[in-house]
Amino acid sequence: MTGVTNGDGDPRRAIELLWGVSAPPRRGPKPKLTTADVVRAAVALADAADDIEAVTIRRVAEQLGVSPMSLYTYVPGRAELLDLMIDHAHGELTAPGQDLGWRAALTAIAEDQWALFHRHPWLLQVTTSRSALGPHSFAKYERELRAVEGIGLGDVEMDAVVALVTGLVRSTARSSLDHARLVRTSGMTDAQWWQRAAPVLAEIPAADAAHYPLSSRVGTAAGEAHNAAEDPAFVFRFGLARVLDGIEVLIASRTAG
Amino acid sequence: MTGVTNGDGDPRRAIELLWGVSAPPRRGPKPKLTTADVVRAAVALADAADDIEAVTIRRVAEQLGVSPMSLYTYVPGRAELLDLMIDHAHGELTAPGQDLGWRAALTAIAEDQWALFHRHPWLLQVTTSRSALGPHSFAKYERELRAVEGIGLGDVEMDAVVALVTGLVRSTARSSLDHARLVRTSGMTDAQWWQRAAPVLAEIPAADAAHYPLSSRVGTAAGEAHNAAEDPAFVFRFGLARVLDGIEVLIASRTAG
DNA sequence: GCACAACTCTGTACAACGTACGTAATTCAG
DNA sequence: CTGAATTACGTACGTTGTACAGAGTTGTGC
Repeated sequence: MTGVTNGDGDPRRAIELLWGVSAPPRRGPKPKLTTADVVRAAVALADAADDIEAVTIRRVAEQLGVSPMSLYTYVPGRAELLDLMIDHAHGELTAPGQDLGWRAALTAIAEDQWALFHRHPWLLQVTTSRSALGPHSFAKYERELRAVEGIGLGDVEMDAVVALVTGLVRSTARSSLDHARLVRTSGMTDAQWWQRAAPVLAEIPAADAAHYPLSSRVGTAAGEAHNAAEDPAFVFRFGLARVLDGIEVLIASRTAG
Repeated sequence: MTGVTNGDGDPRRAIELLWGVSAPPRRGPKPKLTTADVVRAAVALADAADDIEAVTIRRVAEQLGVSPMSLYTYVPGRAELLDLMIDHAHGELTAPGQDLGWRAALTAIAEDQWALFHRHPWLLQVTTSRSALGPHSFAKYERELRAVEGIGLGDVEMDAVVALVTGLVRSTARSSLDHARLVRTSGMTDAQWWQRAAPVLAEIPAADAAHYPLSSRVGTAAGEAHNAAEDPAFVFRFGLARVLDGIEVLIASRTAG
C-alpha cells in the first residue's frame, strides 16, 4: 500500500467513468470486460471479505479471469476504482415516501443509509474524494435536500442540516461496523475481551475504579443495558431523535419570527 | 485511502504498554530506547506527514537511528504502536472549567477535541474500538461524563449523550481533514477543481442542473456562503448547536416528568 | 488488399511494506 | 566464570500498486 495516490487528479477521466459516457473504442481488440464488470467484481470482493483491503488489483483481476495489468485498461488505478465502487453502492439507496413531512423523511433517509452501510461496510473504510460525484451520489444529495425543502430553512441551513444527519449516520454506523469487525477478527466478544483485560487492569493501581468513578458506574450500567461495551444502533437512534429535536427547535425559531 | 486498523492482539501486553507498568529488564544490554521514545517518534512522523501511512516501522526506526527490527523490542507490532499513539495524543486534551453548566462544558469538550483532531489529523485515520483503554483515554471518558453528571439524565442516557457529541466532532473533523488533505495532495482548491470539472459535467446530459434542481441551487448557495464546496467547521458548530438543543429538550422532558 | 494507428492484454520488474527467523552481542545472577 | 536473559540486527518472504515494454488484434484510409 504505497500512500501515494498516482493521478494528478484529472477530473475528466474520473467523471467520464462515473457517468459512463466514455466513447467506445473504435479500433483494437474487443474488450473482454467493461468498467462496470470491474466495479461489480470489486464490490463483490469487498462485501465477501467485509474489508476494503480485500480489494487488490491482483485479486479483482483473478476474480475476472484476467491478468492484473489488464484492469488498468478499464480503471486508471485503485483509487479511482474505490470511487466507482462508492457511487455504485449509492445506487442502492431509495427515495423516502412522498409527503412524509420532514421528520419522517429524514428518518427514512437516515435508516436507509444505516442499512446500506451495514450491507456494504467497506463504504466507511474509504475516504471519499472529490471525484466521487457520480450520478447516484448526486441523486442522494438531491433526495436529502428534498426532505428539508420548504420548511422554513435557508439554503445554507438546508445543506448543514443534511450534512448533520448524514454525518450522524456515518459516525454511528462506523462505530457499529468497526466494532463488528473487531469481534470477528479477534474472535472475542466484548465480554470475553473484558474477562481477559479486567485482571490485568486490576493489577494497575492507577487504573483503579476510584480514579474513574463515573466511568466505572456509567460504563457498567451502559454495558449491562446493551449487553455489550457499546451499542452503536442505540446511539444512532437516540442521536437521531436528539438531532431531529434540535432541528425542530431551529425551525420553530425561524417560523416564529 | 483505505483505512488502518489497530490492535486486536493480546490484551495483557497491550494494557501493560499503555499504562507503562512493564518491569524493567534485569539482564541483557541496556536498551537504547524506551517505548515512549518510539511512540513520540511515530507521532512526530504522522504529524509531519499529515498521514498515518507515513508511520512505517522502517521509517520510525530510521528516525531513531536504529534498525527496523529493533523496534519490536519495544512494541509488539505496528497495530499496537498505533494504539499507543492514540492514547499519547489523548493526553493533550484538557479539562473544561469548573461549574460551567452542562452546555458550556460539552461545548468546551467538543472544541477541545476539534482542535486536537486538527493538530493530529492522523487520529481519525485509525479505526479505534476496544483499545481506548489507556490512562488518557480513560480520563477523557471520565471528563466527558462529568460534564453531563447530575442534570437529570440516567446512566445509559449520559453515555449516549457523550457518544453523540464526540461522534459529531469526529464526523465533522473527519470531513474537514479529509478535505484539507485532498486539497493538499491534489494541489487544487475546490474552485480550481470545479473549474475543470464543470465543462466535463456540462457535456453530460444526465448531469444537467434540471435533473438536480435543489442540488444546484443549494450547492451553489452553500458554496458561495463558505467560499468552498463544503465547510466542515460550520457544520460542526451548527450541528453542535442543534445537538445541544436536542439534548436540552430531552432534559426538559425528564425534569418536567 | 494493405499499411498503419489505435487499442487490448500480458509478463517482468521495482520499490515499499510488516514481520518471522536466526544469530551475534551484551549484561547480570549464581 | 558460566549460563540465562535481553537487546540489536541482517536476511528473507510474501504482499502490494503500478511503470514499462512488447505482443497481439482490429478498424480505417488509401
